[in-house]
Amino acid sequence: MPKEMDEPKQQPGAGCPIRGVLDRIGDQWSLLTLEALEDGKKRFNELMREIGDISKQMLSKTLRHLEQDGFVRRTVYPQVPPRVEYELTELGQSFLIPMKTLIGWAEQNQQAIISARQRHENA
Amino acid sequence: MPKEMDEPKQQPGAGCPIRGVLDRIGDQWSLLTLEALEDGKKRFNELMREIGDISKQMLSKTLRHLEQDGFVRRTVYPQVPPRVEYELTELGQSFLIPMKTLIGWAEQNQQAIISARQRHENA
DNA sequence: CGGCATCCGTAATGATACTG
DNA sequence: CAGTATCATTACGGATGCCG
Repeated sequence: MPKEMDEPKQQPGAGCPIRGVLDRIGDQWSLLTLEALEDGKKRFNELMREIGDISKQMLSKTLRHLEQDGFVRRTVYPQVPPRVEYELTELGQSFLIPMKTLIGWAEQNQQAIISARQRHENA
Repeated sequence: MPKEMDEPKQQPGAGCPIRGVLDRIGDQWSLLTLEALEDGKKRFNELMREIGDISKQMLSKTLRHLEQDGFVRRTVYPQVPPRVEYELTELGQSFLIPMKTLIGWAEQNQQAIISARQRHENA
């Protein structure tokens, strides 16, 4: 990794826990994955199907990130056909709260956003 | 562009206003920019300085996106040294609410996340 | 079944120069 | 000051194949 220690500046990295968190949940799939895990344990391919248009690689990578950050717990069952289950940790579940707030806002305001976008398209 | 019309599936795109919104606010700079605009009108270079490590191009692009989505209003003063100011719209301000919730959570839990990350690094 | 490794095209991004 | 245009570099994302 090229940079892991960073920003000699204060504004960006120091006062902003947002960055560290955002970088993880801000990507294309983390939120969707967390949402998919909302209602309990899921297996890898279950998550694949549920999310629908995520690739193995991305799901894998996303899950590893989430696991690494303590949002998700990974359980491997030492069986012949491997069985791996993912579930939210306490941290992961607590994150659902602010996430819900965000989603709620998105639901309420998506129309306004779509309208604004169209206004600009035709402008 | 290869795909602009998409998802024959329902889960991902249909029931999820999250996607549309996330794609915009989920990027590296949108949240930071909105936060920088929280306390009122700002000029382009002011935002540059405040955010710190964003490039002209990225700030420009981010602002255009936010403007396009109706989060930000851009005002150009027809003066000799150009003066352009950015400010949050109603929509943009209303978005601060869920955003605050998210930031608050991030602040409270960043330590747990950092710990989890380190635990994995050394594992 | 789970998921890492590889290949490859696309898109994001930083740096810099240039314009009004 | 406020950007846009261009270029080079990298990161991302999907598809596929292989292995435990």
